[in-house]
Amino acid sequence: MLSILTLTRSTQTATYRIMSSETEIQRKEGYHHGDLRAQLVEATRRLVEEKGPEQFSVSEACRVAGVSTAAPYRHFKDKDEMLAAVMMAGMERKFAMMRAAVAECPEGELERIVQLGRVYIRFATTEPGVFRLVFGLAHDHAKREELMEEAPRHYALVENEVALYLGRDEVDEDVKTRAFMLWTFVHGLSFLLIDEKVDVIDMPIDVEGLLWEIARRVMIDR
Amino acid sequence: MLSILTLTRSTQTATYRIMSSETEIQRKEGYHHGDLRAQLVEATRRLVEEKGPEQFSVSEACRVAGVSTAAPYRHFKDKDEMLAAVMMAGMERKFAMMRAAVAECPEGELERIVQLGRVYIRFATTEPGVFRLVFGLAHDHAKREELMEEAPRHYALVENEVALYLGRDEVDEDVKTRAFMLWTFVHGLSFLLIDEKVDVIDMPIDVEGLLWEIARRVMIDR
DNA sequence: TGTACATCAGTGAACGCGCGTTCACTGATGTAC
DNA sequence: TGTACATCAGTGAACGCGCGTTCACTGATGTAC
Repeated sequence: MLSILTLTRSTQTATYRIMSSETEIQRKEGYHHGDLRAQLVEATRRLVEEKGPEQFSVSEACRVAGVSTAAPYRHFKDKDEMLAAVMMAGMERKFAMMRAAVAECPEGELERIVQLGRVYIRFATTEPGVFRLVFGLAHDHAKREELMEEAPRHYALVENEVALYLGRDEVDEDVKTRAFMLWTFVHGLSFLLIDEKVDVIDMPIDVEGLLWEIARRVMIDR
Repeated sequence: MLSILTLTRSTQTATYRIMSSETEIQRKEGYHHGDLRAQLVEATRRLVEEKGPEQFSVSEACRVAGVSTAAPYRHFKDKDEMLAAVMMAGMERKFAMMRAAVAECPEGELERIVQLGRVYIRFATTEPGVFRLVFGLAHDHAKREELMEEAPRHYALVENEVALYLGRDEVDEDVKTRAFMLWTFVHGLSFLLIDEKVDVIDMPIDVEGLLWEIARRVMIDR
């Protein structure tokens, strides 16, 4: 039944079906399909990955979801709200990864800090589009309150691990500085990797080795 | 005489004159004004700073320079070539800064390395638009040969300073790794600063202090 | 020094395009009785 | 259980916009004699 519907679609939308490589987006079959909001978010996420946040367009998301260009405005105020939904979902994904990563190692071990670095790099390299959206230039769509509240939770988790490793019972200036150095490092490494900058220098990048190297150098007492 | 010409311009282009805050762009006065290429490059640079590389448009550069939208195509193949010209000029500016910065300190001192970090951060924060163009995602306009040849020269300068500080007479694996850590750090710090990410965490950033802290931690023999 | 003419570096209008958003509409669904 | 009707969630056409690029053109300049 779905295949029959597909055959009757226009060539253009059919093309997008073929191109979409990941989760199949359930196209709508009548007026009410009940889950359009979720499908538009997924279409947005996918397009942000495929073409980058700057190239994302509402029209294309509609083509992917198989609805008219006016349909999204029943569920979102505007384009920015669609992107914000993708950002929020991405941040929640990352936060869950951080929690799980930390839980894998005993409290107070250096590997816990390395684990948080791994998550950052993994998030950046496995979904660079969403990573750019979240950690790139703050556009208007990034000014939404819910997003501004989420970010500090991630960072607090890092500071907490640093304090734990150093055996401090509070997040003092030293802890803050070290946490910030760690963030700066994984942030820079992430962008160098996804922006194809490492290709410029003639050197294979051992991400795993670098994460340990930096963790040690930042956490050591000079 | 220039003011008379200005008065006869359309309101739209006149607006741009007022908005442009830096170097005055000499507008053309007749068919041949002899320096349009340079003026278009300057207009491109300025717009990249004002609105960001992604928002730059050929049309707007023409408005700023006061020429028709077809004019640039006498001097550039396409839009990308205009951006590439701005990138190249930016890289040359940065390279000159690096050379000068290093020359300020005696050979083998740690401050030489700190100086190179300062230049990176200064380049990023004083001209974030061009910085993004050069160090952001490699678009097609970044694939130009001249640009690909310029980048390694910058990086070689860093590697050279690291080797010099460590007293090595060649750039070995250890030197390469340390240089890369330094790059990663200043790269990350640059983007955190210009992308307004540091606002998220409740912490004043002491860039100067961080540069020294990182230089010490990376250059120290653990 | 004056003139003919080739070349250079602009003009201005037009092109096709895809965009974000709005509009009046309509078919499907849920609810009250 | 059947019907009337309000509400919901879509449609499809249209809007105005700015974009990159091309085109035939034209005015200004440089050169040869």
